[in-house]
Amino acid sequence: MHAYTTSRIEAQSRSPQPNPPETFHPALLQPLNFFPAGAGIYAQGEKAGVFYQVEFGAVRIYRLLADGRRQISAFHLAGETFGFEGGATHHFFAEAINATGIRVFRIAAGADMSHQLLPLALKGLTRAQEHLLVLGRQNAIERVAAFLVDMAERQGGLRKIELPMSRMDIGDYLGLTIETVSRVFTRLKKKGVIRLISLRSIEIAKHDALQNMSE
Amino acid sequence: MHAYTTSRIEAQSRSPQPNPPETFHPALLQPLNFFPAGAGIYAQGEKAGVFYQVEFGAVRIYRLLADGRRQISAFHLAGETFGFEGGATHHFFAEAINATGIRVFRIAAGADMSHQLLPLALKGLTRAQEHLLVLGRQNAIERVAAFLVDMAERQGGLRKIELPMSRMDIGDYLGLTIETVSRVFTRLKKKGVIRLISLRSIEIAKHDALQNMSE
DNA sequence: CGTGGTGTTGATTACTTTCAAGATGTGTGG
DNA sequence: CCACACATCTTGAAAGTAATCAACACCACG
Repeated sequence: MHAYTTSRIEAQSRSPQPNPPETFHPALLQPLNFFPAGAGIYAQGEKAGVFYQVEFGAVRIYRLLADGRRQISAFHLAGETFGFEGGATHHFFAEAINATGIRVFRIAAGADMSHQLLPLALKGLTRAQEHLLVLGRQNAIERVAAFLVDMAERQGGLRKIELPMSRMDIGDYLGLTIETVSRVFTRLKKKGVIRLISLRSIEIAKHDALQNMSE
Repeated sequence: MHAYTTSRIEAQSRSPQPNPPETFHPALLQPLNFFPAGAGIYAQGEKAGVFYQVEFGAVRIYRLLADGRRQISAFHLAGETFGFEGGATHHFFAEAINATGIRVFRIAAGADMSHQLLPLALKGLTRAQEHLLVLGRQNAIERVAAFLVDMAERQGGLRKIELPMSRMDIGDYLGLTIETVSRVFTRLKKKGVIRLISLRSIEIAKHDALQNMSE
């Protein structure tokens, strides 16, 4: 991973937030932490015990196989919460994809936070199970379509969506290689389903078609 | 699905239970419900609000795509808990794989059960994320190896394991076809890694080899 | 002892990966 | 501000893996 790099997409914090972020008890509020592109937030095996909320930017959560194969289990955009896994140590790596601001919430040892944590756990569970269906039973074009529909929804359902992550990240999220991701983008473009405004900015021309592909 | 059929594997309830089942407040205890092989426990869209514990037998949890492709997100064996998804309605189907006894726990509207439910949600989340890595980044033999290692662990780590489910179920769990599952079993058998005692009963001859394959 | 369902094996096809080269884009330094 | 350099992305050709199609074997049950 390279050192401090100005993110190419710093518009993330300004993008619409369809699902207003959860708010937590002010007493728990911690100062905003800044992570440059590629910076690690926590690593597998590290002590857990806090959870995080993305203020701006984007985060990837992943695991590695012994030979280096990587599976990204989730991306987290502005307003979203992550990092609580239940155990004493983390089972995943979390990294800032680009310049990212993150608020940290401590999980007080004695305090009962089940009420706050249960919805977070359940949202994560639902997301993971949705993702399982995609990885287990959908082909390359369906996977990319599902990904784009999801990203569009999380950015307010607008036609134009920003992809804060690289093709490599998308591939590792969808269980595909970067080449396959690239080829599918090209196919969708040729079909007139999407337009590639720039590498990381996509316009959805035929939302229905995309939606149908992803089902 | 076929009607009432005596399960071929009714030994499930007698198999060792390495992880003793959670116990819940007796006031919540409900009578034991019996489901014959293939019987539905709940369906997508149905009202939720209870959770379930397998007493004996086995359960599959799955979703369907519009064209009938099926992804099994989890199997639940004796002692394990399932069915709590957080929402008002179920997003999955749950079916008994063979003759199965299930205890139902009501989630009282007012009562605060976050303490009980959070560990369940987190266990499900961990399982799902483990599964994501398998589906996203492992090939057929690695997937089957991971599945067998998991089943062995959940049955007490013994050499001999019972597979309560069909090849079709295993395929739909691992994102493979039945033919591929069958071929991988044959390959593992020829390598001397496993022995097929019967269709649904397997002996692990080289546990280390299997473990290594699954990583 | 047949019959239907389940599982195995073989041949072929289809899709994705791998390997390779070239194009595009971004950041740097002149 | 432009030119260069490195990283990222795209495209092409070949190879590999799993899916599909098809036939047969096995098993449980009536």
